[in-house]
Amino acid sequence: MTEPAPEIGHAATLRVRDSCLCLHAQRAARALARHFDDILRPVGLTNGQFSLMMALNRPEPPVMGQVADLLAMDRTTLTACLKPLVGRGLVTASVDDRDHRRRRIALTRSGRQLLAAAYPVWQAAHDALEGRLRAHDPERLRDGLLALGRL
Amino acid sequence: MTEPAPEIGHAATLRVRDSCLCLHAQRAARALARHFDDILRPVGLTNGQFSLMMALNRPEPPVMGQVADLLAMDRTTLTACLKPLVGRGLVTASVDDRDHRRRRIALTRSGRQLLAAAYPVWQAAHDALEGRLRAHDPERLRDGLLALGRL
DNA sequence: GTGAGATAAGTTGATATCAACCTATATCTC
DNA sequence: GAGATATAGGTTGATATCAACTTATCTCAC
Repeated sequence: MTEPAPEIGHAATLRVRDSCLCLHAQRAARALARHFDDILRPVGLTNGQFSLMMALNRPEPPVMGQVADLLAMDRTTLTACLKPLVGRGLVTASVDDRDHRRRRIALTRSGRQLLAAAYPVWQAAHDALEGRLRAHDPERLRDGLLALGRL
Repeated sequence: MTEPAPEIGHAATLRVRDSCLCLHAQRAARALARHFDDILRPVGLTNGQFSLMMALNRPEPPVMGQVADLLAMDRTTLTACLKPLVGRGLVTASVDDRDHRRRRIALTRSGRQLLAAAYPVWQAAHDALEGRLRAHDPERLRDGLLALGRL
């Protein structure tokens, strides 16, 4: 009756490194974030700020919960991410008329203008990215990422 | 000669929301991080700490640059991530004998033991995850994520 | 062996991320 | 309508993330 070895071998390391979907997703997310941050830096937005502001660009300004769901982001993270955008006058958060618990998040005029400037920059970079990924079937990849985001 | 409209329509929003690989990758990364953080919480590690410590579990302790590359993580992020692990006595960082610019990052005995406890937990969760993703071809998904991480 | 350039890592400051806890408002039940 | 419950958000504290800048060390050319 020997106790199980209290340590694990290098083989386990290789298994995690090669197969862990979480690790691979974090890697991909970091690399893509850096890439789009670089692309969008001249415009003055990060990749996350761009996605967030895009989520706000709709006829009826969404409430926080909707946006957090759309971005698969914690509610409280959204609160924090809004702070710099509100500070720069790109976004406003105002209490909903019908339900005073809700906050309607809306782009300001200058937010919409900045987003309009960022959009073609994103478009060009994204087209280039898809081109480089042709061998990996971007459509399928998107589906897979979507499935992961639904967990 | 009209100026281009300074704002963009809702259609652009939908295009970004549906197609942006960066957004989809961030969504997936956040969801998976939360999931594995939950799974590993009883053990006392986050998903990132688990991956990081796994990367250290090898015959010759790696130097920081190697680990940062493996995780597709900024060098300075790695410095920050090591801090709590060193503080808990799970990891040590020591100057390399041959090249004094380098830091060898190694697991301590208790780090190896904690990792050994975390491994079967990860394994079970990862098997379950792959099962849920059968329809999305996890192998292919991993390849795609790997390609994204190489940008 | 000295100085120039390259390489490895740390520091600072800003933003992002989440859990745990808290407050305000709405809804439901009686 | 009063109290219980549910829902929407905010706050705090810890960790993660990176850019810009700095320090220490090494290597190479001479």
